[in-house]
Amino acid sequence: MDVPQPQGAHLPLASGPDAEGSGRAGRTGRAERADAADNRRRIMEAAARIVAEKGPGALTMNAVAHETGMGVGTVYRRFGDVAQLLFALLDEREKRFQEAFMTGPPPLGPDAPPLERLRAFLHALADRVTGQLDMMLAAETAAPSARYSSGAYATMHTHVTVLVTRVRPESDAALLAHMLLAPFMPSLTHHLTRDGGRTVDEIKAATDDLLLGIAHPR
Amino acid sequence: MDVPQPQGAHLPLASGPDAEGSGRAGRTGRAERADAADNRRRIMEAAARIVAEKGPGALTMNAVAHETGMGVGTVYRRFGDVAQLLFALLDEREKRFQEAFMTGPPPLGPDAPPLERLRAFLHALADRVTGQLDMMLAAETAAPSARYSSGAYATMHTHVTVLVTRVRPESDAALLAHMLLAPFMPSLTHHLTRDGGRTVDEIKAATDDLLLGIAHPR
DNA sequence: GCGCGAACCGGATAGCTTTCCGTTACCGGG
DNA sequence: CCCGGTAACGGAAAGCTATCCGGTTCGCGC
Repeated sequence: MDVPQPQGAHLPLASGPDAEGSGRAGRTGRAERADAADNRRRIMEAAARIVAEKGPGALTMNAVAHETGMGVGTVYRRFGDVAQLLFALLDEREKRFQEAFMTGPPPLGPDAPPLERLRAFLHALADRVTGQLDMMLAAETAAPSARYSSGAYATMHTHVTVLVTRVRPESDAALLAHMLLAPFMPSLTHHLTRDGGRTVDEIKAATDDLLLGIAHPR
Repeated sequence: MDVPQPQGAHLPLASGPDAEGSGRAGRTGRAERADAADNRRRIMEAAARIVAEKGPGALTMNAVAHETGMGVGTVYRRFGDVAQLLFALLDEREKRFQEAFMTGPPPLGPDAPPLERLRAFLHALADRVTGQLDMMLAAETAAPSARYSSGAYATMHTHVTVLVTRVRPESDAALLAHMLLAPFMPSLTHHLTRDGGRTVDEIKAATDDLLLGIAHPR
């Protein structure tokens, strides 16, 4: 069956010569072959080019295959579908964001009280989603459920879970974390900002209201 | 251009011989022609049959066309895409739910304090989503953004907005309403219940935690 | 009844997705 | 250096989506 492995270095946050971070087959195989890794890179480049030139809507597996000169099957072998390709592209741009909230300065990073960090994180998330809205929307449109199996989501969820646990140890933090992330789905953000004429600041304000429940002691 | 009009009688909640409720072109046209209305009905019937027999995944425009003996173009003329067809099917099953929270007995219906109603509504929503998960997931997969332009969502959003306004008049109730509905997206519910092994009761409990912020006076 | 324009029907078409499998290219061990 | 097993490549094929447009049908107004 041979499930494709999009590969996005996430939690490790390694920043070496990048020689690593791409190309293992989970725990169950050996390293990705050199030509395969090369194709993966060429595919991502082509995909980024297409997105930059014609927008995320023009990103099709066919177009990528044509752009790289490969066969369609090859593209599908590396990335199972358009959604995975888009998530891989997003993952690359996500690294800076992850560093910010995992190791950066307060209020986003460590050295700040949990509740404040949580608030800062959600505000930053609001900015990030509106900033990358087109690509995120395309990714969600291609496969809504893929969101939850992406490395980026896992990282954010873990982060929020930890913070919620600190603030309200008695709650079901993992579940609450999902619910706090849900309002930032690309489709809703799109609806609010593009159709509904809402601003990011309004969204942040409403987020604060939502946080009151977690914030309040009793 | 002639945008298709899925037609789901929503707010009116009319329950007459059902002779009405299907078939106008918004405010800008005249009634749907008899043969067209007839085709709409036949399409919905065929769609319902396909879903019942082979699951929502098997619902394609092609399949419906074949099942009804119509051309594909006709199906597309009535319902712009699979998502609209699915939403139309869902709308039919939604009526009972709408009656429950709009005119039914407490705690869901009127005659209950707003906060209690809000809580009851979200709990009922959790049940409803898990109950119809397959179809809702299919609809979301077909077009994630369609959710927000569906009549069912509009109704729910209005309802929640009203309740939130009663509880916290100074807040941006409309925005908060969106955020309170977001955790019940089919894709998240699917992730939680099917992949995450969560139960509806756990989800309800977490919902209560989320509501604390709205609930609390200060 | 009747005529006419709008609305509708249906199938052909183009492009995309995803699978499948024969062929080809890598690469670790001998 | 060569060899064999394995992974990867590539393109054909099947099915779906969505659009388009010539021919047909409805139903309003007379």
